[in-house]
Amino acid sequence: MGPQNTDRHHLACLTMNEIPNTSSDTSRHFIRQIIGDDVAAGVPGGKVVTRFPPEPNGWLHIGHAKAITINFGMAREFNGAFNLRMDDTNPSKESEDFVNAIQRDIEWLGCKWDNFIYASDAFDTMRDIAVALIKSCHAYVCEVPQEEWKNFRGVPSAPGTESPFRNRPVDESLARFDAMCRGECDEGAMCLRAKIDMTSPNIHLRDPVIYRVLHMPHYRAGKTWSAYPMYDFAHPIEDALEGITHSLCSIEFEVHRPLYDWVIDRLAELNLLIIRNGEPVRPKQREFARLNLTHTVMSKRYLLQLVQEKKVTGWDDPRMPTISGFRRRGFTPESIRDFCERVGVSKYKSLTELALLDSCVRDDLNRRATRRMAVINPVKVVIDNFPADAEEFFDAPNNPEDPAAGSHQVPFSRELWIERDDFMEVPEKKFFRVTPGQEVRLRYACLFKCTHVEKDAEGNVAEIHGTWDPASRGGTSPDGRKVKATIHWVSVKHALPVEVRLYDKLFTVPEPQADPDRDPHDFLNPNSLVTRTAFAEPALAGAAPGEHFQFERLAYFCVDPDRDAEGRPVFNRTVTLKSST
RNA sequence: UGCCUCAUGGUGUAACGGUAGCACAGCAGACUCUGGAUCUGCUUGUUUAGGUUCAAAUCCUAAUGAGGCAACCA
Repeated sequence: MGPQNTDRHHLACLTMNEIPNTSSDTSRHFIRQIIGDDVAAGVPGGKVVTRFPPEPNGWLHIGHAKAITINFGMAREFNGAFNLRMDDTNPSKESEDFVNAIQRDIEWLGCKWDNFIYASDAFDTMRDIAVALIKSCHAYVCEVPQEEWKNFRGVPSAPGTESPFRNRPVDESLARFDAMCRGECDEGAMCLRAKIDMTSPNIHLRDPVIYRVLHMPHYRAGKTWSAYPMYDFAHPIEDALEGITHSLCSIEFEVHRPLYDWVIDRLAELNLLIIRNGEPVRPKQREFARLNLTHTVMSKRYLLQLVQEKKVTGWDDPRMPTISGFRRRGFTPESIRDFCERVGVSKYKSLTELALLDSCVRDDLNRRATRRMAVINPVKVVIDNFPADAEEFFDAPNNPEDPAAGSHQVPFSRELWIERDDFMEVPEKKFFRVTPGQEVRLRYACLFKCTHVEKDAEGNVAEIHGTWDPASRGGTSPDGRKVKATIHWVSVKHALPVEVRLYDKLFTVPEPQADPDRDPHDFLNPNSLVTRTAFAEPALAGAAPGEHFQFERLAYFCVDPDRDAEGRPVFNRTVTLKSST
């Protein structure tokens, strides 16, 4: 107990005095601990190597971002290496387009890989290993038809039965495996199985298929192969070949781990583990829980359905939880990485609130987004004591959080647009904005007092009339009087009409998939996209695609790649500002 | 129901046998030329039942609840 307390104290001192701000705010999650312990105990060559192994058959989503940042983050934290590997062992849905999209998204996230690898480049090696396994009686070609195998496999609660081909002569298996690879047999007619244990309570160990026949060209390997390795066989080989020390994956692979280790054991017997500084590198698979987000569906299948049914405009629709969707919506790589860090890593099947992601982007954009004024739901203000032809220019800081960002000029004139919400003819309690007789500040410009309104035939407010105090130019009055509200505005004659796309949650309920009997379609938010024309200050005319702005008092916006018919920028609402009303 | 895994405020996550902390959300207040930001304070938690121990969120047993596994997908 004594020594322990001493250690504790020592550690506390270390934390406070010697470890700078690097890891003090990151949690000691179990993966970090496992790798830390392994490094302390001695990893071959002292080098941690991780990998992210997507199958190039679709777009990456925010759930993948979690896996990427964990694998990338651990490699970086332990001064190791991070590989990006295309796990392309099933040609049916893979393509080079997906490879490119995946690379682009990961690059954008800022997770640089040290090596880029195609699993398919190792098809020869995998075949050789399969042959070696047949020769050592660890694998056999099974001709039990695919549909019949379930009778041999058994059920989880009862053992299976051995295949009649299990102990066939090695030469027979060798010949048939060769035929499989060369396309001389039908799909489903035979397969290569690992010979493990048909009585195992773990189904994955009941002679799993390691090669199956697929008469399908591979997007890279062409027609070279007619048999392809299964994930459970290929993955540990890929990891071993690359010298991966820690193979970090999501929780559903937990039950596969004994099989993963079985393959690694075979590779060790065959002396195929790579040697680093004299030691074989034996990869270790560890599993963490997937990311689940409220008001979101993450499954690739369902996202595909949304695209196909045109519920969204594409995989990069700003409402999609894809990385490309978030990018177009205006999320920054930093905000997504921060989110992944804040979500943490555990084995618990959690459901993270979308509000956390919102908080992460706001936090980042608050620091970096250029401030501009724009009015989305306009009503006209007429300043009766301001000359009709006059105009003034007021100086407005580009970002109050960053003085180095400088300032710009905003034109002001007799007629202005303000938000309809900022006016109430009959104010409710605590309404400090525009209402007859109440003075407010027009941001950066002056103090203004509403005197009366004009209404249209239906009784709607058509124009708000009032007066300004010329002595308050710039926003403050020499007499130092205070106003309780400051509102944004845009000069009518200088206004730039722009398209704004107001995005909101795709689903109206926190768990669209909670009820298996209900289609998530039932919960699609009909208002997830509202398009409007806003009046923006002219400085926004030159906004470039991808640029981030805060429309003051409203929300953060990002310039879309699209332009409107007039060639003017289109703004996507990333996230609203927090509002306490 | 066989095997594996998990369980800490509303949400997510720390605490590694010795003071249950952080973030998000929520609620107050201060400040403010954004009802933003910032600052301060507050509310809310160890699934249950036994056991080990001077001491249990932590170790053991059981219960309960949740997730995963029975593709020739990954």
